[in-house]
Amino acid sequence: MQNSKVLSNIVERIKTSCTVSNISCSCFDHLTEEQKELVERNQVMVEYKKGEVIVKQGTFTSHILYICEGLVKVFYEEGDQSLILRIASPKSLIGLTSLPTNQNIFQYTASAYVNTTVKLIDINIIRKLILENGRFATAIIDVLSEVAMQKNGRFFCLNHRQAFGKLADIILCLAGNIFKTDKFELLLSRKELAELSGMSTESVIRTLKSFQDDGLIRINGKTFEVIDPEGLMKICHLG
Amino acid sequence: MQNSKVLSNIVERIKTSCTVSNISCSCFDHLTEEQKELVERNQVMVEYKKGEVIVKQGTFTSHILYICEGLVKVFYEEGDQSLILRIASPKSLIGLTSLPTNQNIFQYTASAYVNTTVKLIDINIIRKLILENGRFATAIIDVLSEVAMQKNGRFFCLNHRQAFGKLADIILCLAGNIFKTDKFELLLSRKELAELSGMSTESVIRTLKSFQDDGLIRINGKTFEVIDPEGLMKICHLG
DNA sequence: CAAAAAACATGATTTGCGTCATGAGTGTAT
DNA sequence: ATACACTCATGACGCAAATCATGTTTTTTG
Repeated sequence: MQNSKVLSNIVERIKTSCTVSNISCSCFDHLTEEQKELVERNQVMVEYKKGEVIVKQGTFTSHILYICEGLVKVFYEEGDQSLILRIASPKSLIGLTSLPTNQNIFQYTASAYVNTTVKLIDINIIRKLILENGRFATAIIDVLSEVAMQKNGRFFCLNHRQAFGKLADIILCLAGNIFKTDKFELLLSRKELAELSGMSTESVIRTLKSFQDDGLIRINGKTFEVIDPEGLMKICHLG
Repeated sequence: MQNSKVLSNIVERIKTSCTVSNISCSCFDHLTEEQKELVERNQVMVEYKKGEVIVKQGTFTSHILYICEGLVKVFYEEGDQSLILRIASPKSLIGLTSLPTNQNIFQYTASAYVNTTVKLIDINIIRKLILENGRFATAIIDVLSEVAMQKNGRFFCLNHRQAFGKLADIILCLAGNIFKTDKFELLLSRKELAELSGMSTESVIRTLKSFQDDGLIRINGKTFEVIDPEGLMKICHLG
């Protein structure tokens, strides 16, 4: 109960912070039986093991990914630098940005954090459905819009906050949006947190340490626990 | 001819840099006569003077904006900080991110850089058209996708490059995407360049100065001239 | 199970860039 | 014409955070 109270605080307030979010899509609900069947016939279910690359930046986008289970890291790479664009959880779609027909190459890499099940759906089927089914199209537009807005917020956050603020935001988002609990096992390495926040690995470690010293969070190996969400919130807005 | 050679270089290579882009929309071409008329009947043409606010962050999104003429700055504000999200030029749509029906508030402010003519189109009409006309919906999705991708690139750029790289990118983008010439009158103040690049005004000034000293650009008051696009390109990728 | 490779951690050092202070030039409102 | 405000500009200073260096722990793998 203590637990769930903290959680409810997190979930309730999370809308103000923004680095990582969970945007799910119910677009398939709007299909007719016939259309659902069409999708069925043109999709493949694939399981990926932890760490495996699902799609690689630079390859052709023949399919859209729908995450059934697991957790996926979507990131942009250039040289030895990389930036995590989003963390996609079940019911998320990946590859929507390749819907324009002149955009047939993946602009990012997606890899599985944990064992992940993905539906691969022929992109041309999706295009066809958008043409045919207005409600489906609307649902797709909704997802794209939300992603865009979320990105704006994250953009601002990463540009105007400093280390403390960024990390506080990320921790709150992970707790509230991705894991939906205040105590969770973090699958991301410090290096990945760095790629997510646009800071160096060392800075991430140091900042986490100081959060711990200040009693804001508790870290035990991979297990993170948010102790003082209000405090993190404050840091996030002022830092 | 010297001029146009430099320009063609810029336009050709610009795809690799990314901070500012010009994403136009031809979605209305796909409407039936009837639908076009519907739009006509539910739109208003408004002229804004240089500097005027077109929509204010936090207000209700009853309309989508279509820019007919001019140049618009779209930015996010929080406290005294602000971040320019994009510079919208003619044929751009603003407000698409508010299409989800649960998203009825503008998440950004838009103001006119120069005298600007805007069509205000009832957002419910747009929603209706998306439902009814698949090709229209597809066009909207194309715009949203392109915006999203462009944002990813910019995101990466602003996070991983440093001052030199960021500004070099912005200058190339302004020349190649917005003004489409290597010599243009820059309507943005240094402060606005700062908001666009996520750096301080002073740093912008200093960096511009050093570009000038290195013979990469020439600045005369508000007039910018790109002299060595290749050089800027190089800085942009290595800086 | 040992060896190798990541990940985690901490301290020292450097530096990019933001902040502050100050002033000149330009536009605008009274 | 004067005053005020804003932009442009430059120098000095300080600090946050990246980088470098090194060591420990954990995980991977052969």
